[in-house]
Amino acid sequence: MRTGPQSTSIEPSQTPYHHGDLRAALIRAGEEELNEKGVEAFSLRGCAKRAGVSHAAPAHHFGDTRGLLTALATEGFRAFVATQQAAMDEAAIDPASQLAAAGLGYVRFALSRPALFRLIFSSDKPNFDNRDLETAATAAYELLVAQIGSVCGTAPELEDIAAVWSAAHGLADLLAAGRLKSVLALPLPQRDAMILRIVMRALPPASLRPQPAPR
Amino acid sequence: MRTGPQSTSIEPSQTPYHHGDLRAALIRAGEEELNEKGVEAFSLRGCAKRAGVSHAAPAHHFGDTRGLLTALATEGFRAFVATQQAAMDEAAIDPASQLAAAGLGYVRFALSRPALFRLIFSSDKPNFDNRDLETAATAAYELLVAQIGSVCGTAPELEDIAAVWSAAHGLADLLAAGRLKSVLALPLPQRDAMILRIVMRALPPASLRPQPAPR
DNA sequence: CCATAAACTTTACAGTGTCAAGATTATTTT
DNA sequence: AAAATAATCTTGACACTGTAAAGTTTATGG
Repeated sequence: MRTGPQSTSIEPSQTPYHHGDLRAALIRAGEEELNEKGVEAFSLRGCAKRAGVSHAAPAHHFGDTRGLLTALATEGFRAFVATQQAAMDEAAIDPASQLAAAGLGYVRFALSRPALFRLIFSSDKPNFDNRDLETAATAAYELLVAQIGSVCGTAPELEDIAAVWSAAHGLADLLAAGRLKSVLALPLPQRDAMILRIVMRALPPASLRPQPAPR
Repeated sequence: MRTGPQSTSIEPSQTPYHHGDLRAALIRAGEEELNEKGVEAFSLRGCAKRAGVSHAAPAHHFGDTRGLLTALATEGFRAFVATQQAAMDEAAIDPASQLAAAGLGYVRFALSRPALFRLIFSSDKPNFDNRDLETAATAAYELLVAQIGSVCGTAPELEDIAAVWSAAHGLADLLAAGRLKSVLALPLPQRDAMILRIVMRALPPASLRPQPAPR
């Protein structure tokens, strides 16, 4: 235990040799870099510069570029499911509304953080065999499957999963890539309503109409 | 100095100074590079090496890396619509079958040439303001709209376009990225049938059932 | 045949990722 | 408390990349 840095006001030096929390700082810097330059122009040295450390400092925490991007992708997947959860919290509690809201969250994430979205879905730079990344990605997949299950049946068919996932993912990817500009041009409420309806179309025809009472 | 190139059978030299058809050779080399290294590790010098020329030779034909990738993306879009057309030629002539076949071609292209697919849909390295690229991309878009139009009405709703396009694109992107492995594991006929049904789901509910005779 | 243009090479420079070795600070051990 | 050790970060170096400038070889047009 130390008497502490709180003793009066120590300016330890303009740039202390030990950063203190470089790992977290590099992840913040990494997402900045990602947002400004995109996945394809992402530079490890650029991240180091942003964090105010030497160009080789990241190596000790992440190994190499792949390592940092793997960590960023892991954070990306967590933020991805968080965005979906947030959208679900806004929606009605019936299963269909919840599923559609998850799809809306899927799209919102792609639009609000397009570089991160591209990193986790359209890049092979992260190491997807990494344990943390794999569990984060699996969590996202399971959220999707659970929602489809609560609409279609607890063990949803592969075809239903593929259909709903493709609809949401296709919308997200095309919108984030700047295709489908006419959808982006819609006022937000109408755009969101359209996204919800499109996700709904992917459900099997039977579940579109209110379930007939089981007699 | 020798009397002239046409005298008998001259091996003009192992590597003639003028390649003859370097532009085309570089495009071939470029797709090789794309297939083996992926969009993200694509290297201009690597293409030059494949074509057997110096590292600065591509500049004269394509300007810079962006220029070569723009040309490759243009070829990519042309091959993309060709694949869709080929799938449509195999299918029944009714509008719905034609539309679904276009979707199947969409997916087949993504699976058979994933690097090119990623280049044209998930990269910002090509210059999409380039005139040739733009017209090639527009041709692909118009094929899609035309097919939807012949099913839904000659001027299809934005929502129908977005729904069908998203379904096909989502399937293609997820399958090419190695997600949805369980769909890839299906035997080909079943897989294709499933893709067709999923694209169909994206159509507006009214057009799913055989049109009621207009009385 | 000569002048000019086009195609390609060579050389050079800045930027990148990664490795190895050194410097500085924190932590543990005695 | 002092010394040994580990962790963190910097410096320097190397191979590779893209691109620009200048030089060399071949084709073309008058």
